[in-house]
This record gives sequence, structure tokens and C-alpha cells, in this order.
Amino acid sequence: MAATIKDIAKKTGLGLATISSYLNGGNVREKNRIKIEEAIQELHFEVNEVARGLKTNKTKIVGIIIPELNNIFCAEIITEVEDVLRNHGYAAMICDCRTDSGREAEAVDFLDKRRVDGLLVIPSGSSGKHVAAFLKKNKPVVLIDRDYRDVMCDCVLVDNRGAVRDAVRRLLYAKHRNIGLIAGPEGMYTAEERLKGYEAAFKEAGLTPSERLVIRGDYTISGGAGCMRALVERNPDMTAVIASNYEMTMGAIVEAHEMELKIPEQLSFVGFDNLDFARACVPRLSIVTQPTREIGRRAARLMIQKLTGELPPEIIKSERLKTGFVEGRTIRMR
Amino acid sequence: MAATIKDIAKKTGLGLATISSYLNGGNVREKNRIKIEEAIQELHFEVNEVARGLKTNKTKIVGIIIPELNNIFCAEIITEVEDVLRNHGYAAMICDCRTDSGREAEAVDFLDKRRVDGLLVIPSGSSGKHVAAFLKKNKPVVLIDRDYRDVMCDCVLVDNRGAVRDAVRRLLYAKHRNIGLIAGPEGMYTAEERLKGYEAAFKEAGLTPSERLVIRGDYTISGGAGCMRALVERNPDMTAVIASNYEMTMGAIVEAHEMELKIPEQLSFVGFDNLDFARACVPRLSIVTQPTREIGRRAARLMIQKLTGELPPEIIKSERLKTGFVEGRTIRMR
DNA sequence: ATGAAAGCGCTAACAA
DNA sequence: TTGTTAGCGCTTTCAT
Repeated sequence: MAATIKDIAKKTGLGLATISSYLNGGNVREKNRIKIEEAIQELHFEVNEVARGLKTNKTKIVGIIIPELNNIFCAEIITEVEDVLRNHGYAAMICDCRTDSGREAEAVDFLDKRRVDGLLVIPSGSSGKHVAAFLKKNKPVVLIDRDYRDVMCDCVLVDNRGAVRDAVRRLLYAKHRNIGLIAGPEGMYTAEERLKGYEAAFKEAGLTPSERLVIRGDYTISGGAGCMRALVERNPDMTAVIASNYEMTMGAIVEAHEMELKIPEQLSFVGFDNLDFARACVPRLSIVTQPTREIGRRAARLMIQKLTGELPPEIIKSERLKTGFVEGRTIRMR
Repeated sequence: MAATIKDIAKKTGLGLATISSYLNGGNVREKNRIKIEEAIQELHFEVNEVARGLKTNKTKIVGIIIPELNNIFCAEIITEVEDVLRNHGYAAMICDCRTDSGREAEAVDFLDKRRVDGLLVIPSGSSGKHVAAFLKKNKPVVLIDRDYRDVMCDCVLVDNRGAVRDAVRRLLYAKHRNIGLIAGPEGMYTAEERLKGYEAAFKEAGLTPSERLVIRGDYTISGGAGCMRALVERNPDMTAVIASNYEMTMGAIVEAHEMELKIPEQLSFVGFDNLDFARACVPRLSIVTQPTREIGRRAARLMIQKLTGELPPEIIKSERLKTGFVEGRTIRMR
């Protein structure tokens, strides 16, 4: 079917090693180089990366495991990751595990069988037991957005705590005191961190927020809507709300409209992520932003460094990026 | 390093062929089966799919090329595609080509070298010359959302023309006559089809819309915003607008707010795609919807059928799916 | 049902 | 610089 290195050897009268050397950037006599290139053109030869992978024990494939491709936050990160990887000759093999830890483990297996050189994971659960075997082979695992509690891996995180602390500070500065928080699911890393940031901001101001002001959502649109309604109903004195991820931000806004709550006249609001959505709202939402592209870039680079050996396996690197804040018109000064 | 089939053979005292047969679901004596399974457990054996791929000339990998992973429409489709593929044992190798035909061609090369078994493409351009070589190897190429003008491939499309025709019909029924269209880029398949649908609806009603009512956008948020403003400024008599993709819908809405245009009191509006966004707007947007998950499922199934030989290479299948319409509150009866 | 042997396309010693 | 050879881990005849 497709031409092989043998065909090239035959056609040029050269040995296999010479062709291989040429293909791998070795030194080849000018005359032969031309002959080889002609043969490659004529026979439409293309290196068989599968064979190469078998021989070198390196597939030049990085496995990527994410909770939900169909999620802007993930998609933005992966877009960047894929770009960086491919620029370095690596292919991206992607598995969506539907935010399910069990499926995440299956994906690791699936990718391991395919002998990917490394694993880039946005973890769905807090345990990383399922990557232990992979790590033992001395192959790198780079975590994004959260890390495992039981297995040490390189990772690129975000300062979730600082993000919400900063948002609360701004609201406190605007003289708000009864600030509601639509928090994330219990046990989820980012959710807990963000909640801690909320508490920290009050603490440093010498205040203690009422427990009624914090409600747990499930990071979904409808969850955000339900939380917004519950918060408003149970806290007549509440003057501001923070939604702690994009989906819940959307849900909260929808519900506020539904309840005919004027933002920010009756209630100040701070959302999360997605700048596009924030800008499409009227008035523009004030939001916490995460540096998604930067996260992707860093994670991919970390992976490349591990893969090339530029960074030795024994040193585990952990990066934490700062979040941003984009001013809108949804915080009212009291 | 990792255990191989040889290790299993040695450990069990059986021949290579027996182990291979076991791995591929062949018949093995009960006693031996148990021995093999024990050995596999002990040695943590996992099939090396790379070696298998070299031997069988099948990698069980499908290459996926898309204009922009970071785009809800694409991401939703790919999520479904990946799910179906993996359920059939196929891995998804994804390349984002940034809506660039040249990069699309590079991606085909990249994936071809890696010997993917098939190619699933959401084309960025109208020519498919770059997949010709791949097809000649008798490997399937399935197109999504648009097809190539010069190369026949299996494909899963959407009735773009009917989608906009239907939207216009609804507006005509509500007694609108001066209906603006924020169309897509010239030469882009979906854009042209949607424009044709717009024209068809008027034609069948015995009307001819003024040329001033159609403006070309570039499928981006800011493009949509600019078009909205231009349309409104140049058409004081316009009573309704249709935006023909999601990003431009968002842009148009933002701009309408900016201009303090009341929707639907001063202007009726029909958007596109993204139901979540439509629901988050106040009032809820009436929108044309595309069956993204269904598109993904169909495309993946088509691929599987080709891959398994269930569908012979010589028969090219083309499916066209109906779009939907979700009523909101942005069409005013005149 | 099982074993022996060949070979997929490539790389990497080693020799020349 | 170039050629010869062995072998990566698997599947697949062909015997047995």
C-alpha cells in the first residue's frame, strides 16, 4: 500500500540506515540527499509513526483527560494545550470523562494501552490512584485546575482562594456587608478554595458572615438559578451576591430577571469566568476571570519540558496563576 | 519495562499464539485461560496497541479536524463524537486548525503520518483536495456541517436553508415585512445556505426584500454587534432582525442594549444556536437551534460503519438533519 | 486448541 | 557516510 523506507532504499540503491538517518536529520551526502528526496516525492512516502513509535517506545502522543469538553472553561484550555503540543510535534488524544472519576480511571487505562507519552488531566475527583501505575513507568502526568490529594503530580493551578477573596473585598469596600455566595459542590477542590476565599475576606475585615448567606450549588445553570432564588428568599437583608462559576452565574442572572430583581439597584452581583457573557449582559457583569489560555499554555509547556527531559522526573513543579477581575456595572456603592 | 505477551507466554508455558488468541477473544482451554489471566494480573500486562497497530495496519484512532475547539457548536459535536467512538474502541486524535484551510491540510498530513483509520472533519474551506490522498488509501473521511465542492465524502449536514427560511416565515406570519439579516461571510457554505433560505422565504410569499436589509458579518461577536448597528442605522423602517449564528446573535443583542433598543417592542429578533444563552436573555430569545448532539452521533456512527465495513467504501452517504426553533418572547405580532 | 516462525516499518548498534 | 543486522510487541499463517 503506502511506500516504506524499504521502497526508498530500493529505489535509491541506498541502505536502510541511510534513509533513516536522513529522516532523522542525520548527515547524508548531498548527492544521496537529492536522490532520497526525489524518491520520497515519487513514491509519496510518509513516515509511519506507528512503526517508529514501536521501535523508539515513544508515540509522540499526549493523552488529555477532561471532565467535559463541552464546557467553555475546559475547551479554552484544551485549545491552547493542543496548539502548543502540536507545535512540538505531539498529537493530542482526548478523552471526555463526563466529570466522573470512574470514567477518568478508565480513560487512563485506555490511553496507557495506547502508550501515550504523557497525561494531561483536569481531574474530576480528588484521588489520583489510577495514575500511579502510569507514573511508575516514569511517564509524566500534569494536572490542571486541581491536584490529587494522594498522588504528587506536576500541576498548574489557579489562585481560587484569592479570586473570591478579592471579589468579596471589593464588595466590602463598596460598603456591602450581607454578601451572599453561591458556592460549588461540597468536596470539590475549586469550590472549597473559593469558599475559603470568601471566609478569609470577612475574617481579615474583622467580620463574620451569617451562615444563611452561603448556599451550595452544583456548578450548573439550573443549580445557579435555584440558589439565587433561595438566597434572595432567605436573606431579605442581602445586598450582594457572588456566583462562583460560569454556569451558576448564568443561572443566577436568569433567575434574577425572572424575579424582576434589578441589578445592581436592588442587588449587587459578581459573576465568574466567561467575559463574553458578562459583556452581553445589561448592565455588564463585574466578574472574576481565570487566565484560561495561560493555564493551557503553562500546562502544555510543563508537559513538553518533562517529555524532553529538560525538567527531570524527580522534580515536581507546581504553578499557581493569579486570577483577574473585570469591572462591569453590577456593583453598586452603598 | 512493561510486560509483553512474551512474558505471559514464558510465565504460563504457553505459546505466543495462544496468548494472542486469548487476547482477541479466540478459543482457549479453560485451564489455560485461568493461567493466562493470572499471569496478566501478576505482571500487570496491558496490550501494546502500538505494536498491534503496526501489525494489523489499523490504529483504532480516528483523526478529528475542527475549525475551533473553543466554540460551543464544535465542542458539542465533538463531545458526542468522542463518546461514540470510544464506545467502539476508537480513540480520538484532535486537531484544531483555527478556521484555516491551510492548517486543515497540515492537520490531514499530521494525522495521516500517524496512520489514523479515518478522518472526521468540520471543513474550514470549500476544497477537499488535501484529503484526496487519504481517500485513495481507502480510508474513510466523514464531513460535518459542510461538504467539499471538489471531493466527494460521506457527510452529515444540517438543513441551513430551511432553518432560516422557517425563521423568516415566522416573522412574515407576524406581519413583519422589513426583516434584516445578519448574514455570514461570503463564500462560507453555511452562510450562503442560510442566506438562500432568507431569500426563498420572501420569494414564496411573493415578496422581494430590499438589499439594504442584508448585511455580511464574520461570525464573530464584534462582527454581529457592528452589523446590528449598521442595519438599524440604514433601515429606519426595519421591524425585525435575524442573526445567523451564535456569536453574531450575542453581538447583536449586546449592541441592541447599547443602542437602548427595546426588544421586541421596537425590534423583533431571532437568534441562532445556544439555547442557554437564549434563555439567559430577557426577554428570552426566539432562536433557530441545531441538533448538535445528533449531528455528532450520526457522524460518528457513519464513521464506525465505514470502518467496520458495514457500509462499503464505494457508497457515499450524505445525511441532512432538520433544525429546530425554540420560541422565546422576541417576536412581536404586528 | 496450541506452537513455531515470519514479518509489519522502523531505529540503532556495529562494522565497513 | 553508509550498509548489515537485530529486534521493538504483536498477529497470523501453517503445522501439529
